[in-house]
Amino acid sequence: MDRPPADPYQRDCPSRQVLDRIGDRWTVLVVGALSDGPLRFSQLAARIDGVSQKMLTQTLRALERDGLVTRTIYPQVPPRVEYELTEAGVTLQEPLQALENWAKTHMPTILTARQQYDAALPAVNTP
Amino acid sequence: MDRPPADPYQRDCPSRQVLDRIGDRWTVLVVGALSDGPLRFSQLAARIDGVSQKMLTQTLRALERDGLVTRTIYPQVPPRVEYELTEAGVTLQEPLQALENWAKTHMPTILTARQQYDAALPAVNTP
DNA sequence: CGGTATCCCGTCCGATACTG
DNA sequence: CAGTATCGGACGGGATACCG
Repeated sequence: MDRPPADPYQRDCPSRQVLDRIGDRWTVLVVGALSDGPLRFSQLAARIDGVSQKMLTQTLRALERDGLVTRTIYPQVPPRVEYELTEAGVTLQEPLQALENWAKTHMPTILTARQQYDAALPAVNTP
Repeated sequence: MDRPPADPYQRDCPSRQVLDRIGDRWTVLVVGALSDGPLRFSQLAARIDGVSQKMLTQTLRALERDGLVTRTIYPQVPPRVEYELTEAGVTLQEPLQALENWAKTHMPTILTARQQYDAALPAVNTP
């Protein structure tokens, strides 16, 4: 194989860019929300609590650009736009699901660890 | 079970915080770098290309706070500090590995999709 | 060696207003 | 309904300097 090794530990490795995409807050949630089937823009917005219209649009555009989501416009009045995971998007959904499950499973442990860590700190800001 | 459902789609769900931690650029890489065994601070810095001292410290502190990494100081001159994944940290390493593999596998496809998407755009900034 | 403290700039992102 | 455009505050994160 003559392709350069995909080593994310190197600054300029393209897989860094991929990880950066995953890195943003909303990508994981959007992909998760679409895992049950296509949804309209407004349905996504309703399902994902706290996302702004701007961020939802931005995230969806990025996913579309990466070929992970398709955007279908139904020429009606009022317009209807549906988003759906592509084949590649579905494959992403699997590792993300694993991550989400890990988060759900270990969340209590982590929260406890945080409290202990914070409790052991010198009491700053307590005059 | 009387614990509230861990639904990341709700704004105030604690698992959002967990996903946010994963979300930062360096956590994934640090955990990956530690998967082969404990490393010193300088070794981590050398291994992860592009990370600043500040960010490495910050990431390690966050991981330590969450109980995913232990920090061991060997009282010597000059000092030596080693970081190692905890049991919980090792369990995280697994889903992250899956994500990293996904990134490596689908990176070429994504890069191609991006080029096509960008090429299809109206030529902005070309007066 | 392994940090902490400070400065400072870029970007993220929410709020708001407007359009097809 | 599903966006785009613009503004502005918050914050991430790099560079630098200094400490135990």
